[in-house]
Amino acid sequence: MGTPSISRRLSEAAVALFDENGYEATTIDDIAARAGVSRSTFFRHFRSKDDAVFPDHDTLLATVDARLRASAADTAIVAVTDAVRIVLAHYVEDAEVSLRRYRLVRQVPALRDREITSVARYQRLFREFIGKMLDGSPDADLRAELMASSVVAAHNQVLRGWLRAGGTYDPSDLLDHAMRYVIATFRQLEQPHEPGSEQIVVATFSRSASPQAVMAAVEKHLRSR
Amino acid sequence: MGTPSISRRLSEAAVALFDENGYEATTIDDIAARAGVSRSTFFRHFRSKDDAVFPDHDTLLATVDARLRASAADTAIVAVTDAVRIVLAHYVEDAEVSLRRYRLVRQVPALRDREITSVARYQRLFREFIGKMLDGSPDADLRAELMASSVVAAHNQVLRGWLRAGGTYDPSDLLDHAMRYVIATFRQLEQPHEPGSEQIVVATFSRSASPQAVMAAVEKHLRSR
DNA sequence: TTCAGTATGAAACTCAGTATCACCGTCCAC
DNA sequence: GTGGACGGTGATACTGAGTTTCATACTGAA
Repeated sequence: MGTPSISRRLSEAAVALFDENGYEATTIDDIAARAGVSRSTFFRHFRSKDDAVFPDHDTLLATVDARLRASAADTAIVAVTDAVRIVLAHYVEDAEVSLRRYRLVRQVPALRDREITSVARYQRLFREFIGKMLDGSPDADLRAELMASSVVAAHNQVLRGWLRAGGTYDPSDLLDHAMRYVIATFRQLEQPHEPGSEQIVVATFSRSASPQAVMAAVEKHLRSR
Repeated sequence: MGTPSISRRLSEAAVALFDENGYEATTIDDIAARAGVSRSTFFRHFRSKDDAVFPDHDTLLATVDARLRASAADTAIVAVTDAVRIVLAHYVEDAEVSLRRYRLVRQVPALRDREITSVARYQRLFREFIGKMLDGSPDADLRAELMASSVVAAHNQVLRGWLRAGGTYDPSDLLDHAMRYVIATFRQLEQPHEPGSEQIVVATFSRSASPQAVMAAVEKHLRSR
């Protein structure tokens, strides 16, 4: 039907009023009135005032969780970097709503805090997932924590850049780049196929370094080990 | 004097009542009554109910900020990994209070959310500090975000382990280990002396790899670039 | 003493969030 | 049909956090 659900009507009314009059200045009575329902009904659809701004957060987290469980990736970090794409895609899908929400969240401390705790839920999900896959290997907890926080941080960096730019481009390439970055960073910290071995970085070079310099550095390393 | 400050009395009264009767079940009137002051006075010393559980958070953040500004480290990641020791040290200093608070925070969702947003403040501080030092280099924002989140994550992992174990050991060695881990991970991502160049990882190897295998991989890379 | 500044208490208010009850529609069983 | 179970809604009252305002007491300085 053309009639949107009550949850949607309430959420839209809330965001509209927050935009017009500010977050603190609008009461739940105002929201309910604009949506054409009673205050009771608001609290049947949302646990709290700020819930109305993030109506689909729980389902999104569940979707990411499901994707993670269904993943066939052979390393934890690849599974997680893959699953996190869902989140960015969800923001890009209805950019209009995302941008409105972003402007709101930036201004209202209560909403900012709420978003931070939401992000922490993802990080926890990732940490537990990676922790299970790394279980038994040395420093498993530490590495799981680092990988999870890095994936979340990289995602947020890309998302924030896209939001700040007004959602004017497709950020998926940037996310790919960031996730490759993360995977490269942590490749040495995850060894799924040879659990007993330790991988190390031999050397780093600038792109403009001559092949001779690279070979010399590598030879030096090989002699010294 | 032997008389503790009102803030301290209020904070202790709050934590004690939260322990005895639960967080939601104790009102601010209860806290004020036990501290021997009025409700008004409570709100003059704390912005909110949960503020009483984290009375020294603002000063601690300021201390870390000051240490960061005064740092003479030559790379951002070293400066931050050094500054974050202050936080762990602060927890260890009065382990009794830290453990009480930890047990409380674990049980009360409102306090957990509050702590998460507190941690985010450190991460933001670190991110901005690193971002300034990396400014101009490629992927500066992304790397700043990753480094900041990793330092915070590593610190939290060590702290959480210590708290879960009941504060029975000195965690500073573990923090050193974790921070060395982080520094090693990000060494390749920070080049303080050649801000214009881009460093890349040529390849990674296990320690048992033969020198021939390493040289072959490096030659292959050099041919392909 | 007087004045200013500061810490406190008292009281009233707004509003988020909870709990309870009554109402109304639909669907199903008999 | 009648009755009842049930899910969604509205109305009402309540608790308690947080704000605001005013009055009061105490301090030290001129």
